[in-house]
Amino acid sequence: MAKGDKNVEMITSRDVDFAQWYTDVVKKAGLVEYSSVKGCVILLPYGYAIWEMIKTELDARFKAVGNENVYFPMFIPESLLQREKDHIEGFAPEVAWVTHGGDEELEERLCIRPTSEVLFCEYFANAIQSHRDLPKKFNQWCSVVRWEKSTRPFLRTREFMWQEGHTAHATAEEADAFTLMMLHLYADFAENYLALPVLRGRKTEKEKFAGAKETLTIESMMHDGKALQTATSHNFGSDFAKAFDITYTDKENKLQHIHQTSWGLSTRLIGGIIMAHGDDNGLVLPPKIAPIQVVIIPIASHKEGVLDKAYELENTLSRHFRVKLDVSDRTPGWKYAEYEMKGVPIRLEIGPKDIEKGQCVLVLRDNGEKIVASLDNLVEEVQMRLYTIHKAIYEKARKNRENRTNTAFSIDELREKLDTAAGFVKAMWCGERTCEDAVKEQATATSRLMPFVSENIGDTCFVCGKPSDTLVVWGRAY
RNA sequence: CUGGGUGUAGCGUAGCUUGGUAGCGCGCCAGCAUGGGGUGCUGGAGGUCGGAGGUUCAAAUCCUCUCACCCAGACCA
Repeated sequence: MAKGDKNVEMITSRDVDFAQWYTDVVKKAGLVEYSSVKGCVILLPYGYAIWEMIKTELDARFKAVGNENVYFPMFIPESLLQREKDHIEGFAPEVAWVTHGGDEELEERLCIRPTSEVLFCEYFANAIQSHRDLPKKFNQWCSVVRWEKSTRPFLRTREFMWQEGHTAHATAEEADAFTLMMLHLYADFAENYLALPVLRGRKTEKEKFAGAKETLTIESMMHDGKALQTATSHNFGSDFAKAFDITYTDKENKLQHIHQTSWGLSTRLIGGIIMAHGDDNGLVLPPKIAPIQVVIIPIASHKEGVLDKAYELENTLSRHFRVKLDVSDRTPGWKYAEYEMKGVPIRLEIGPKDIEKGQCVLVLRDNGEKIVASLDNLVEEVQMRLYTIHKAIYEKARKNRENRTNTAFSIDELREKLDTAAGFVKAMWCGERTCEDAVKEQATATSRLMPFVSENIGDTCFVCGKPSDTLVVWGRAY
């Protein structure tokens, strides 16, 4: 490699220090900038563009299953937040409070929403009277605040952007089905759009959302073997409905509590994309969400005909892909490194020699492969390459997960597996909280999920030895 | 919140022990050449050393206080 001997700022290798690598990539790819507000970052154009790509696709998918967008206030009165006991206990420690408006002290302090369940509940209590008012399927795109002690861009910031869906249903069956459907919607999005393989399953009692009857989750594995919760879908049953007195009159004229769900996905997912697909040259973006899918680099652009050809290619390709033509006076080498850092899936080089031969050079971001492509069927070629890149990076991430997934039959074994190989460890669990706590204490691991698709690896709890038929995937998480 | 560390130009840093008024690399600006993996040469601009106070003829350097950030824990999407 020619690079390295120059005075070039390089990113830290993933294998040397994964955390540092992550920070380097996030900054050098131009995704975020730190601000003077502790724990909060500035989302720069390129980082925000990725979020917009995610948002646009998800929003369409939400609407396709009947959800409608709304916007609720960012402040929640303290008394309202306290209506559901488990909920407030779960969130109280990390809530930010507003105590003054101007120079006036507020009679009741307001929290800045850490999540909006209680506001939606209050609204539902008023708006829902009859079975004819159901279901209600709301979603909002907003930011929320959780006062974390330590922060990292995308993975944990005090303010972060997300979407939160809140739905109200007449029956438990309908709410159950909707919770599951939204989880599968997220999973499909992650796998087919972000090339991020996920495990689907349920959270344990200990790990579920504060106030939920059941939390469904998709979990993915990062390059370093750590787990990242990618999205969650909660089933509230009627617990919030009871606390907020949300009732409707059914067809038999009987008063019933509604059944609710909520589901969310945040900008944290961008951190997941970075850590799952990125390499030592920077980001590797899944083609479907890459703000730039093809970057065109003219070579020797002062030479006769080069720029004309480059503009012509930009024109043609723009009809089908998101394309950027870089005509700046940076050298080609600089541009190569720059767009690799930014994770652009395909680089197209066009120079005098190519034009003579009626061809161009395509370079694939995921494996560095160089392809000499004819200009005659370029659109088809690019289309095909984008598709294969998606498949390749999905497969790579899936293999990493397979290679780092083990089974364990004792806490010691689980700890050893995590210490050496990192990753996921499957083990049977009796369902007791004390056993789960023991794992956390002795192996610093948490239960990630109880997969929908179980496997028969034993019939006794790996901690206490009691009979068990529950398989749990354990890991260390971001 | 507990333990450790660091603050000097946009970024990375030297200088601090033995006080004398700041040096280098990257980046930035201009020009010329170059252009298929961070291109070369020439010429420029940019800091008063996190903040406050103190000692001194004199403080980036010594003393006191303070703020911020980073790393490892605990807490978390």
